[in-house]
Amino acid sequence: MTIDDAPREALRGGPRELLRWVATGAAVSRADLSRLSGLSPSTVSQRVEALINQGLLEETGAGRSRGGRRPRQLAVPTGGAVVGAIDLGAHHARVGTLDLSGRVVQGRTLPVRIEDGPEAVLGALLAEVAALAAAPDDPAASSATGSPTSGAAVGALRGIGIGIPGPVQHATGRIVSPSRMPGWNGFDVAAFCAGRVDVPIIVDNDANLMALGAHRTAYSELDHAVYIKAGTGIGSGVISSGRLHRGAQGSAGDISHCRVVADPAPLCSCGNAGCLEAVASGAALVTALRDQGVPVSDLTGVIRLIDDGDRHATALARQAGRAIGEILAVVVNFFNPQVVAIGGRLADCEPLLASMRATLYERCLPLATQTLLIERVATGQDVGITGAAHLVIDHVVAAN
Amino acid sequence: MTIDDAPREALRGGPRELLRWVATGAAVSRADLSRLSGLSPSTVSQRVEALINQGLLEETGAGRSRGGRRPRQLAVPTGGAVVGAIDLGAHHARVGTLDLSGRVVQGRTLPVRIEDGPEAVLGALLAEVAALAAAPDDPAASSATGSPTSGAAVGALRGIGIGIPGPVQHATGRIVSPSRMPGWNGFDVAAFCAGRVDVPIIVDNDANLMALGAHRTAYSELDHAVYIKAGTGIGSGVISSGRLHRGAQGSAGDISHCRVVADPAPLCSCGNAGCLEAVASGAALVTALRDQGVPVSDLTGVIRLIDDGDRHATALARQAGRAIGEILAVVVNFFNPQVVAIGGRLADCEPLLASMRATLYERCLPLATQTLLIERVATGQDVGITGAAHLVIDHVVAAN
DNA sequence: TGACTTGGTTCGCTTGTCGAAGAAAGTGGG
DNA sequence: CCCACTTTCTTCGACAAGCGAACCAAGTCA
Repeated sequence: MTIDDAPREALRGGPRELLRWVATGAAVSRADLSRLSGLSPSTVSQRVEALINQGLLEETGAGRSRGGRRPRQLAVPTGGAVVGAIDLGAHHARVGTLDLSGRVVQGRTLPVRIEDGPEAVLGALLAEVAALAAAPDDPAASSATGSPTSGAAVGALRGIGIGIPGPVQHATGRIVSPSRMPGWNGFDVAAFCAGRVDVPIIVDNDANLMALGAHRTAYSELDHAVYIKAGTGIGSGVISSGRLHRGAQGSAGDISHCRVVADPAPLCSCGNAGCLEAVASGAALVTALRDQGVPVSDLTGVIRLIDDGDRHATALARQAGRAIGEILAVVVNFFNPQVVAIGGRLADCEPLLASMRATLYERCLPLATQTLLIERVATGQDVGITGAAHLVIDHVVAAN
Repeated sequence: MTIDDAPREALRGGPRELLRWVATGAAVSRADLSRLSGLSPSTVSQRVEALINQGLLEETGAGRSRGGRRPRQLAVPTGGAVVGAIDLGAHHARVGTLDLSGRVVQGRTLPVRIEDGPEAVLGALLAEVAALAAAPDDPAASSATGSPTSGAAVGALRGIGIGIPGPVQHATGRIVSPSRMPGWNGFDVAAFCAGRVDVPIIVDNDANLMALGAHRTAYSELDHAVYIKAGTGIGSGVISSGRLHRGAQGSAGDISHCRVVADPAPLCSCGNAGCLEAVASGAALVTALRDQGVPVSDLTGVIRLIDDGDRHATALARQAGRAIGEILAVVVNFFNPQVVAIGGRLADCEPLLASMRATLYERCLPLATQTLLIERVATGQDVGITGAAHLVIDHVVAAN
């Protein structure tokens, strides 16, 4: 089953919002929800009852009194329904199951070889999701981060969200001219997956999903946000008025082939020279270091060199930061977001981040940077699957 | 009176939308409105009745039958209520009155000297708006363009919208560090006007208003649009999901100080070098030509030279077009709009437009430009006041 | 023990929308 | 001329969402 309509706007006090408030601990009782949502107590009661009947919420006894009747505490059932999520990267994939409030239940990182082609890669990952959903007590499924309830029973799988490191037509679930995914061009991910599992499948660009994940977990009160994923490739996701902005063709946020000044301008895999991706991506750093005779095999090696203070690697990281900052300056001036959130493996690289920040402050309107947050995303490796899950939940949990 | 809340989203089939359909001729009867809006006939009847009672709509007899009962034709009353609009430019201001459907009733272009300061300039323009609203039959008020009903009686003034060629905090109506408006920094336009006339005042950046005007008149069915104003200065306005995107500080769209490659990089009025405005704005073209020893006094002279095929002027125009295209390429990749609409006096400059288009097609993702419209705005000099009026109408006409 | 506070439900009202039915006002064929 | 059919528009009842008022429940605190 494929879903082709755009997700509805999260309505004020809609079931998803109530669920999220309970899940995040912002609300523990109906009264809390009423205060938070602005809805009348009667309406909240009604909705909570519906959610309980759907099994999406449960009562867990009475809480502490605050001078009156004790609240009947609400919680998202552990062991309830889950959604699956896959965040595909160039060399690794993060797969997991999340409960309907968007909390990670189980998470696992798997090595992938993207060049094996879509059938092999997606087939294995789908199987892994199915295994996670079916094997509630697998202790190996628990990862170091974000597995608060990994030992609990796992309920029915309600849908799977998939993030792809390349351009995706979200509406159809098809991949369009990806630059570093040989054999994937034109592949219909949604259709392929729909033929293997009988739950709704949602496919989107990985940076979009990460933007959504970061927004929902860290910046939900902000209207406009830009998320930068700096890893093997460079991508970005855009939140406008609290909603994911995909643009006309679904390619919004794809800044990887914007031209930046670089001397000499390195050739990009797209055939042009001087693309941001060819200057500032993890893959570009590896290539550049090798060209200088430094023996590195992958991005991990580059990051280690930078951490060790290697001057060639650090200089390259600074150059990359400036290049990203240059493009981002235009984006910030144009879009005027409240926050620029940075994730991906290069986000932990201090010289890069510092150069990027400096360039941004230097090249943006003072008005635009005056209250702008420029932050590393805290959620770490689960941002992507969190966003994917939220997208699925938005489709699966009734809008009203 | 000042308005500080953001305009509500135009609801499906809301009164404003119905009004607009009637005004544009898209609908002439209740049945048309029902078909267009998707609302049931009963609901449409109800709303139309309310609009008629408010004096915003009137019945104008029966239309032609199409094989059944003849429709009762609807129209926006001529001589009904109007809103005032001021589109302030560097050397001229366009002022006018528009009916509640957004059609220009009266329009007039006045010379202004921005350096006379806000009190003098705005005082004179407000007086002009008041005069237009009070003097229904002034034949001189009729302009060459867009004055379909200039001879009709003018009704009550319901509000005034003002576009400012610099950064404006829309919420407060205050001007923030404008680059070419000496004496205007920090001026509270809304408060000043509220003290002079007793109608709602709405203030916004001129490019924002032009974007809104262009979107409502030409691209209302498109979700995402970018409007470029290329005149004495360079500005842009952003439409995201059909609504004006102002960003966190209200400075969204301000691309004038993005850096572009230029050799030598000219100094900008902001103190930096190589700003888009210092390379590609009308003011920059005048300066550059003078530096080459060509005697031009203003932008009109430059445009005449370009039209006459002067090679220095044409070369500069091409360079300006490339510079704009460079920045716009990042914007298009990032935002992925359906249309890039170009207005302002330089929009009629073919070499500039051609270079801009070429750069855009060269530097953007194929996916992003594949169906992208890159067009001159047809509405001409009334785009700005049209947008201003729409903003006012959105506040004045009840949301539901 | 009783006044007060907080939490939550029940019930009736308002509002907005829709669908069905039907009235109004035409066209056009026999 | 009559009657079937179309189009336009209104009326009326049904229905759903949400709210406020009243009320019940269950505490705290003096």
